[in-house]
Amino acid sequence: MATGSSERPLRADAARNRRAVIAAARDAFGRHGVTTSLEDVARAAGVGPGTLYRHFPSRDELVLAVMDDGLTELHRLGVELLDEPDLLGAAHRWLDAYIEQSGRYEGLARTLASPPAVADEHSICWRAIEVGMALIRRAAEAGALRVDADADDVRHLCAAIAWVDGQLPPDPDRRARLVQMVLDGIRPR
Amino acid sequence: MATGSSERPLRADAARNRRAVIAAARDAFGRHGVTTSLEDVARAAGVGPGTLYRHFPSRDELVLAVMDDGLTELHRLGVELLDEPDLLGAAHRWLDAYIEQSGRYEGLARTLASPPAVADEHSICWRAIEVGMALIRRAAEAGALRVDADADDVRHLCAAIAWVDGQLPPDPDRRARLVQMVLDGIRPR
DNA sequence: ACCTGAACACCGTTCAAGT
DNA sequence: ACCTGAACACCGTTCAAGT
Repeated sequence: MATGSSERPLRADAARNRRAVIAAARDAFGRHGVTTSLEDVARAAGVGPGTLYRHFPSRDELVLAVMDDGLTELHRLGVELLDEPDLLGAAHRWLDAYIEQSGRYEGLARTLASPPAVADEHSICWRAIEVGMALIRRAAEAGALRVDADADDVRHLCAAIAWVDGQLPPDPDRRARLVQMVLDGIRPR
Repeated sequence: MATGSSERPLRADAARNRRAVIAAARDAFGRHGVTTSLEDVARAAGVGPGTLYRHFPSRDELVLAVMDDGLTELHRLGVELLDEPDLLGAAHRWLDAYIEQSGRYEGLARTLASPPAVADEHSICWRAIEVGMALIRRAAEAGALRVDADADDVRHLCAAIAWVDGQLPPDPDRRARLVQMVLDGIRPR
Protein backbone atom coordinates (compact mmCIF):
# COMPACT_ATOMS: atom_id res chain seq x y z
CA MET A 1 0.00 0.00 0.00
CA ALA A 2 2.57 2.59 1.09
CA THR A 3 5.17 3.51 -1.47
CA GLY A 4 8.05 2.59 0.68
CA SER A 5 9.34 5.01 3.20
CA SER A 6 8.79 8.08 5.27
CA GLU A 7 6.52 10.53 3.49
CA ARG A 8 4.35 12.52 5.83
CA PRO A 9 0.61 12.28 5.12
CA LEU A 10 -0.75 14.06 2.07
CA ARG A 11 -3.56 16.52 2.16
CA ALA A 12 -6.84 14.77 1.43
CA ASP A 13 -7.23 16.14 -2.11
CA ALA A 14 -3.59 15.34 -2.90
CA ALA A 15 -3.99 11.76 -1.72
CA ARG A 16 -7.13 11.39 -3.81
CA ASN A 17 -5.39 12.74 -6.89
CA ARG A 18 -2.43 10.46 -6.34
CA ARG A 19 -4.66 7.39 -6.19
CA ALA A 20 -6.59 8.53 -9.25
CA VAL A 21 -3.37 8.94 -11.24
CA ILE A 22 -2.15 5.49 -10.24
CA ALA A 23 -5.47 3.91 -11.18
CA ALA A 24 -5.55 5.70 -14.53
CA ALA A 25 -1.93 4.74 -15.18
CA ARG A 26 -2.58 1.09 -14.38
CA ASP A 27 -5.39 1.07 -16.91
CA ALA A 28 -3.37 2.88 -19.57
CA PHE A 29 -0.28 0.71 -19.00
CA GLY A 30 -2.44 -2.35 -19.57
CA ARG A 31 -3.70 -0.99 -22.85
CA HIS A 32 -0.63 0.69 -24.31
CA GLY A 33 2.35 -0.30 -22.17
CA VAL A 34 4.40 1.84 -19.82
CA THR A 35 5.31 4.29 -22.58
CA THR A 36 1.70 5.43 -22.85
CA SER A 37 1.04 9.15 -22.97
CA LEU A 38 1.24 10.72 -19.51
CA GLU A 39 -0.97 13.54 -20.75
CA ASP A 40 -3.68 10.96 -21.42
CA VAL A 41 -3.14 9.44 -17.99
CA ALA A 42 -3.57 12.83 -16.35
CA ARG A 43 -6.71 13.50 -18.36
CA ALA A 44 -8.19 10.11 -17.49
CA ALA A 45 -7.41 10.76 -13.82
CA GLY A 46 -9.13 14.13 -14.02
CA VAL A 47 -6.06 16.15 -13.07
CA GLY A 48 -3.80 18.56 -14.89
CA PRO A 49 -0.44 17.40 -16.20
CA GLY A 50 1.29 19.48 -13.57
CA THR A 51 -0.35 17.45 -10.81
CA LEU A 52 0.86 14.22 -12.31
CA TYR A 53 4.41 15.55 -12.50
CA ARG A 54 4.24 16.87 -8.96
CA HIS A 55 3.45 13.40 -7.62
CA PHE A 56 5.66 11.47 -10.03
CA PRO A 57 8.58 13.54 -11.30
CA SER A 58 9.68 10.71 -13.58
CA ARG A 59 7.84 8.04 -15.48
CA ASP A 60 9.71 5.33 -13.58
CA GLU A 61 8.35 6.57 -10.27
CA LEU A 62 4.83 6.23 -11.59
CA VAL A 63 5.63 2.78 -12.93
CA LEU A 64 6.95 1.67 -9.55
CA ALA A 65 3.88 3.09 -7.80
CA VAL A 66 1.62 1.12 -10.14
CA MET A 67 3.70 -1.99 -9.46
CA ASP A 68 3.63 -1.58 -5.69
CA ASP A 69 1.09 -4.38 -5.14
CA GLY A 70 2.88 -6.82 -7.41
CA LEU A 71 6.25 -6.11 -5.85
CA THR A 72 4.83 -6.53 -2.36
CA GLU A 73 3.45 -9.89 -3.41
CA LEU A 74 6.79 -10.88 -4.96
CA HIS A 75 8.52 -9.99 -1.73
CA ARG A 76 6.00 -11.93 0.33
CA LEU A 77 6.46 -14.98 -1.87
CA GLY A 78 10.23 -14.78 -1.50
CA VAL A 79 10.02 -14.65 2.27
CA GLU A 80 7.66 -17.60 2.27
CA LEU A 81 10.01 -19.59 0.05
CA LEU A 82 12.83 -19.18 2.55
CA ASP A 83 11.09 -22.02 4.41
CA GLU A 84 10.92 -24.29 1.40
CA PRO A 85 13.21 -27.31 1.71
CA ASP A 86 13.46 -27.80 -2.08
CA LEU A 87 16.06 -25.11 -2.67
CA LEU A 88 16.15 -25.40 -6.44
CA GLY A 89 12.36 -25.42 -6.61
CA ALA A 90 12.18 -22.33 -4.42
CA ALA A 91 14.56 -20.39 -6.65
CA HIS A 92 12.64 -21.55 -9.71
CA ARG A 93 9.31 -20.44 -8.33
CA TRP A 94 10.63 -17.04 -7.33
CA LEU A 95 12.17 -16.47 -10.76
CA ASP A 96 8.90 -17.44 -12.42
CA ALA A 97 7.09 -14.87 -10.32
CA TYR A 98 9.73 -12.23 -11.10
CA ILE A 99 9.27 -12.85 -14.81
CA GLU A 100 5.52 -12.80 -14.39
CA GLN A 101 5.66 -9.37 -12.75
CA SER A 102 8.20 -8.07 -15.27
CA GLY A 103 5.89 -9.08 -18.10
CA ARG A 104 2.74 -7.48 -16.76
CA TYR A 105 3.01 -4.39 -18.94
CA GLU A 106 4.78 -3.83 -22.19
CA GLY A 107 8.08 -2.09 -21.52
CA LEU A 108 8.08 -2.90 -17.82
CA ALA A 109 10.93 -5.42 -17.95
CA ARG A 110 13.34 -2.55 -18.52
CA THR A 111 12.43 -0.94 -15.19
CA LEU A 112 12.64 -4.17 -13.21
CA ALA A 113 15.88 -5.28 -14.86
CA SER A 114 17.92 -2.48 -13.30
CA PRO A 115 16.14 -1.06 -10.28
CA PRO A 116 19.32 0.68 -9.10
CA ALA A 117 18.62 3.20 -11.80
CA VAL A 118 15.13 3.91 -10.55
CA ALA A 119 14.50 2.74 -6.99
CA ASP A 120 16.37 3.35 -3.76
CA GLU A 121 17.67 0.40 -1.79
CA HIS A 122 14.95 0.38 0.85
CA SER A 123 12.14 0.35 -1.70
CA ILE A 124 9.87 -2.64 -1.95
CA CYS A 125 11.36 -3.21 -5.39
CA TRP A 126 14.86 -3.70 -4.03
CA ARG A 127 13.75 -5.69 -1.05
CA ALA A 128 11.77 -8.09 -3.23
CA ILE A 129 14.80 -8.63 -5.42
CA GLU A 130 17.11 -9.03 -2.45
CA VAL A 131 15.13 -11.93 -1.06
CA GLY A 132 15.05 -13.56 -4.49
CA MET A 133 18.81 -13.26 -4.79
CA ALA A 134 19.16 -14.78 -1.32
CA LEU A 135 17.15 -17.78 -2.50
CA ILE A 136 19.50 -18.28 -5.42
CA ARG A 137 22.67 -17.86 -3.39
CA ARG A 138 21.38 -20.25 -0.76
CA ALA A 139 20.64 -22.88 -3.41
CA ALA A 140 24.12 -22.44 -4.86
CA GLU A 141 25.85 -22.72 -1.51
CA ALA A 142 23.93 -25.91 -0.76
CA GLY A 143 24.92 -27.43 -4.08
CA ALA A 144 21.47 -27.32 -5.67
CA LEU A 145 22.83 -24.88 -8.25
CA ARG A 146 26.32 -24.40 -9.62
CA VAL A 147 28.36 -22.39 -7.17
CA ASP A 148 29.79 -20.25 -9.95
CA ALA A 149 26.34 -19.08 -11.04
CA ASP A 150 26.05 -15.40 -10.16
CA ALA A 151 22.63 -14.59 -8.73
CA ASP A 152 22.37 -11.27 -10.56
CA ASP A 153 23.32 -12.90 -13.83
CA VAL A 154 20.49 -15.36 -13.36
CA ARG A 155 18.07 -12.58 -12.56
CA HIS A 156 19.18 -10.52 -15.54
CA LEU A 157 18.67 -13.46 -17.82
CA CYS A 158 15.16 -13.84 -16.44
CA ALA A 159 14.40 -10.15 -16.94
CA ALA A 160 15.60 -10.69 -20.49
CA ILE A 161 13.19 -13.59 -20.90
CA ALA A 162 10.32 -11.39 -19.78
CA TRP A 163 11.37 -8.80 -22.33
CA VAL A 164 11.78 -11.08 -25.33
CA ASP A 165 8.57 -12.95 -24.58
CA GLY A 166 6.73 -9.64 -24.79
CA GLN A 167 8.34 -8.85 -28.14
CA LEU A 168 7.36 -12.06 -29.88
CA PRO A 169 4.03 -13.41 -31.13
CA PRO A 170 2.24 -15.05 -28.19
CA ASP A 171 3.29 -18.57 -27.28
CA PRO A 172 1.93 -19.71 -23.94
CA ASP A 173 4.73 -22.20 -23.32
CA ARG A 174 7.72 -20.16 -24.41
CA ARG A 175 8.44 -18.54 -21.09
CA ALA A 176 8.53 -21.84 -19.24
CA ARG A 177 10.79 -23.36 -21.91
CA LEU A 178 13.26 -20.49 -21.73
CA VAL A 179 13.35 -20.50 -17.94
CA GLN A 180 13.98 -24.23 -18.03
CA MET A 181 16.92 -23.69 -20.39
CA VAL A 182 18.41 -21.16 -18.01
CA LEU A 183 17.96 -23.40 -14.98
CA ASP A 184 19.41 -26.35 -16.85
CA GLY A 185 22.41 -24.12 -17.53
CA ILE A 186 23.11 -23.66 -13.84
CA ARG A 187 22.38 -27.11 -12.49
CA PRO A 188 25.43 -28.90 -11.23
CA ARG A 189 26.77 -31.42 -13.71
CA MET B 1 25.46 -3.29 -50.42
CA ALA B 2 22.08 -3.79 -52.05
CA THR B 3 19.11 -3.80 -49.68
CA GLY B 4 17.92 -7.19 -50.72
CA SER B 5 15.85 -7.61 -53.80
CA SER B 6 14.59 -6.24 -57.04
CA GLU B 7 14.37 -2.43 -56.91
CA ARG B 8 15.04 -0.75 -60.21
CA PRO B 9 17.83 1.81 -60.15
CA LEU B 10 17.16 5.13 -58.46
CA ARG B 11 17.66 8.44 -60.11
CA ALA B 12 21.11 9.81 -59.27
CA ASP B 13 19.90 12.44 -56.81
CA ALA B 14 17.59 9.94 -55.13
CA ALA B 15 20.42 7.44 -54.70
CA ARG B 16 22.62 10.15 -53.24
CA ASN B 17 19.91 11.18 -50.79
CA ARG B 18 19.31 7.61 -49.78
CA ARG B 19 22.97 7.09 -48.99
CA ALA B 20 23.13 10.36 -47.08
CA VAL B 21 20.13 9.39 -44.95
CA ILE B 22 21.65 6.00 -44.14
CA ALA B 23 24.98 7.59 -43.19
CA ALA B 24 23.30 10.19 -41.00
CA ALA B 25 21.12 7.53 -39.39
CA ARG B 26 24.12 5.34 -38.62
CA ASP B 27 25.77 8.24 -36.88
CA ALA B 28 22.64 9.22 -34.93
CA PHE B 29 21.88 5.61 -33.97
CA GLY B 30 25.36 5.35 -32.52
CA ARG B 31 24.82 8.45 -30.43
CA HIS B 32 21.21 8.11 -29.34
CA GLY B 33 20.02 4.63 -30.27
CA VAL B 34 17.53 3.61 -32.94
CA THR B 35 14.77 5.73 -31.39
CA THR B 36 16.65 8.91 -32.27
CA SER B 37 14.68 11.72 -33.87
CA LEU B 38 14.14 11.08 -37.57
CA GLU B 39 13.72 14.80 -38.08
CA ASP B 40 17.30 15.25 -36.85
CA VAL B 41 18.48 12.46 -39.13
CA ALA B 42 16.87 14.15 -42.12
CA ARG B 43 18.39 17.49 -41.19
CA ALA B 44 21.85 15.94 -40.74
CA ALA B 45 21.49 14.27 -44.12
CA GLY B 46 20.56 17.58 -45.71
CA VAL B 47 17.13 16.43 -46.90
CA GLY B 48 13.57 17.25 -45.94
CA PRO B 49 11.62 14.91 -43.70
CA GLY B 50 9.41 13.94 -46.63
CA THR B 51 12.43 12.56 -48.48
CA LEU B 52 13.41 10.39 -45.55
CA TYR B 53 9.87 9.00 -45.34
CA ARG B 54 9.76 8.40 -49.07
CA HIS B 55 12.83 6.18 -48.88
CA PHE B 56 12.01 4.58 -45.53
CA PRO B 57 8.28 4.50 -44.80
CA SER B 58 8.93 3.02 -41.37
CA ARG B 59 11.72 3.37 -38.85
CA ASP B 60 12.42 -0.36 -39.04
CA GLU B 61 13.19 -0.14 -42.75
CA LEU B 62 15.78 2.51 -42.03
CA VAL B 63 17.20 0.41 -39.20
CA LEU B 64 17.54 -2.59 -41.50
CA ALA B 65 19.20 -0.46 -44.18
CA VAL B 66 21.74 0.79 -41.65
CA MET B 67 22.35 -2.81 -40.55
CA ASP B 68 22.78 -4.13 -44.08
CA ASP B 69 26.58 -4.46 -43.78
CA GLY B 70 26.45 -6.15 -40.42
CA LEU B 71 23.77 -8.59 -41.50
CA THR B 72 25.69 -9.43 -44.65
CA GLU B 73 28.72 -10.16 -42.50
CA LEU B 74 26.63 -12.29 -40.14
CA HIS B 75 25.33 -14.27 -43.08
CA ARG B 76 28.82 -14.72 -44.50
CA LEU B 77 30.08 -15.98 -41.13
CA GLY B 78 27.23 -18.46 -40.91
CA VAL B 79 27.97 -19.87 -44.35
CA GLU B 80 31.64 -20.18 -43.48
CA LEU B 81 30.81 -21.98 -40.22
CA LEU B 82 28.89 -24.64 -42.14
CA ASP B 83 32.34 -26.09 -42.87
CA GLU B 84 33.43 -26.09 -39.23
CA PRO B 85 33.76 -29.60 -37.80
CA ASP B 86 33.24 -28.42 -34.19
CA LEU B 87 29.46 -28.19 -34.38
CA LEU B 88 28.93 -26.79 -30.90
CA GLY B 89 31.71 -24.25 -31.38
CA ALA B 90 30.22 -23.18 -34.72
CA ALA B 91 26.82 -22.55 -33.16
CA HIS B 92 28.46 -20.69 -30.29
CA ARG B 93 30.43 -18.41 -32.59
CA TRP B 94 27.40 -17.59 -34.70
CA LEU B 95 25.29 -16.77 -31.63
CA ASP B 96 28.05 -14.52 -30.32
CA ALA B 97 28.08 -12.66 -33.61
CA TYR B 98 24.28 -12.41 -33.61
CA ILE B 99 24.37 -10.87 -30.14
CA GLU B 100 27.17 -8.57 -31.18
CA GLN B 101 25.12 -7.26 -34.09
CA SER B 102 21.97 -7.01 -31.98
CA GLY B 103 23.83 -4.89 -29.46
CA ARG B 104 25.36 -2.43 -31.90
CA TYR B 105 22.77 0.27 -31.25
CA GLU B 106 20.51 0.85 -28.31
CA GLY B 107 17.06 -0.49 -29.08
CA LEU B 108 18.24 -2.60 -31.99
CA ALA B 109 17.74 -5.97 -30.29
CA ARG B 110 14.00 -5.52 -30.63
CA THR B 111 14.21 -5.35 -34.41
CA LEU B 112 16.51 -8.35 -34.74
CA ALA B 113 14.55 -10.45 -32.23
CA SER B 114 11.50 -10.71 -34.47
CA PRO B 115 12.42 -9.98 -38.07
CA PRO B 116 9.14 -11.46 -39.34
CA ALA B 117 7.51 -8.27 -38.15
CA VAL B 118 9.84 -6.09 -40.15
CA ALA B 119 11.70 -7.95 -42.92
CA ASP B 120 10.50 -10.21 -45.70
CA GLU B 121 11.77 -13.74 -45.93
CA HIS B 122 14.27 -13.14 -48.72
CA SER B 123 15.91 -10.23 -46.95
CA ILE B 124 19.51 -10.49 -45.82
CA CYS B 125 18.18 -10.33 -42.28
CA TRP B 126 16.16 -13.48 -42.67
CA ARG B 127 18.80 -15.29 -44.64
CA ALA B 128 21.45 -14.55 -42.00
CA ILE B 129 19.17 -15.91 -39.30
CA GLU B 130 18.25 -18.96 -41.36
CA VAL B 131 21.85 -20.07 -41.67
CA GLY B 132 22.38 -19.57 -37.95
CA MET B 133 19.34 -21.69 -37.16
CA ALA B 134 20.69 -24.35 -39.50
CA LEU B 135 23.93 -24.41 -37.51
CA ILE B 136 22.00 -24.98 -34.30
CA ARG B 137 19.75 -27.67 -35.74
CA ARG B 138 22.72 -29.45 -37.23
CA ALA B 139 24.52 -29.46 -33.87
CA ALA B 140 21.41 -30.84 -32.18
CA GLU B 141 20.91 -33.58 -34.74
CA ALA B 142 24.55 -34.63 -34.34
CA GLY B 143 24.22 -34.80 -30.57
CA ALA B 144 26.42 -31.79 -29.81
CA LEU B 145 23.35 -30.04 -28.35
CA ARG B 146 20.23 -31.43 -26.76
CA VAL B 147 17.84 -32.58 -29.46
CA ASP B 148 14.92 -30.96 -27.68
CA ALA B 149 16.51 -27.49 -27.80
CA ASP B 150 14.48 -25.42 -30.23
CA ALA B 151 16.72 -23.31 -32.44
CA ASP B 152 14.43 -20.28 -32.31
CA ASP B 153 14.21 -20.49 -28.53
CA VAL B 154 17.99 -20.39 -28.38
CA ARG B 155 18.11 -17.41 -30.71
CA HIS B 156 15.41 -15.56 -28.77
CA LEU B 157 17.32 -16.07 -25.56
CA CYS B 158 20.41 -14.63 -27.23
CA ALA B 159 18.48 -11.62 -28.52
CA ALA B 160 17.30 -11.20 -24.94
CA ILE B 161 20.92 -11.24 -23.75
CA ALA B 162 21.78 -8.48 -26.19
CA TRP B 163 18.88 -6.45 -24.88
CA VAL B 164 19.55 -6.85 -21.17
CA ASP B 165 23.26 -6.24 -21.58
CA GLY B 166 22.42 -2.89 -23.14
CA GLN B 167 20.14 -1.99 -20.24
CA LEU B 168 22.65 -2.59 -17.48
CA PRO B 169 25.76 -0.72 -16.38
CA PRO B 170 28.66 -1.84 -18.59
CA ASP B 171 30.34 -5.12 -17.67
CA PRO B 172 32.68 -6.38 -20.36
CA ASP B 173 32.33 -10.05 -19.37
CA ARG B 174 28.60 -10.24 -18.74
CA ARG B 175 27.60 -11.14 -22.27
CA ALA B 176 30.00 -14.06 -22.45
CA ARG B 177 28.87 -15.33 -19.04
CA LEU B 178 25.19 -15.22 -20.01
CA VAL B 179 25.81 -16.94 -23.34
CA GLN B 180 27.76 -19.63 -21.54
CA MET B 181 24.84 -20.19 -19.17
CA VAL B 182 22.50 -20.61 -22.11
CA LEU B 183 24.80 -23.03 -23.88
CA ASP B 184 25.35 -25.00 -20.70
CA GLY B 185 21.58 -25.28 -20.54
CA ILE B 186 21.38 -27.04 -23.88
CA ARG B 187 24.40 -29.30 -23.71
CA PRO B 188 23.55 -32.96 -23.53
CA ARG B 189 23.78 -34.34 -20.03
C1' DA C 1 0.37 23.02 0.28
C1' DC C 2 -1.46 21.84 -3.70
C1' DC C 3 -3.75 22.41 -8.22
C1' DT C 4 -4.68 24.33 -12.84
C1' DG C 5 -3.91 24.84 -17.43
C1' DA C 6 -1.59 27.75 -20.65
C1' DA C 7 2.70 27.78 -22.92
C1' DC C 8 6.87 26.12 -25.08
C1' DA C 9 9.69 22.88 -27.38
C1' DC C 10 10.04 18.97 -29.97
C1' DC C 11 8.84 15.31 -32.94
C1' DG C 12 6.27 12.04 -36.34
C1' DT C 13 3.88 12.19 -40.40
C1' DT C 14 1.49 13.94 -44.45
C1' DC C 15 0.84 16.40 -48.61
C1' DA C 16 0.37 20.30 -51.89
C1' DA C 17 3.45 22.70 -54.61
C1' DG C 18 7.52 22.64 -57.06
C1' DT C 19 11.50 20.93 -60.32
C1' DA D 1 10.23 10.79 -60.59
C1' DC D 2 11.66 12.96 -56.91
C1' DC D 3 12.20 16.74 -53.53
C1' DT D 4 10.83 20.54 -50.39
C1' DG D 5 9.14 22.34 -46.42
C1' DA D 6 4.95 24.05 -44.43
C1' DA D 7 1.39 22.27 -41.70
C1' DC D 8 -1.01 19.44 -38.35
C1' DA D 9 -1.38 16.58 -34.40
C1' DC D 10 0.47 15.03 -30.37
C1' DC D 11 3.23 14.82 -26.37
C1' DG D 12 6.68 15.91 -22.42
C1' DT D 13 7.63 19.31 -19.30
C1' DT D 14 7.57 23.70 -16.88
C1' DC D 15 5.73 27.45 -14.37
C1' DA D 16 2.97 31.61 -13.24
C1' DA D 17 -1.34 32.28 -11.33
C1' DG D 18 -4.73 30.70 -8.41
C1' DT D 19 -7.14 28.45 -4.09
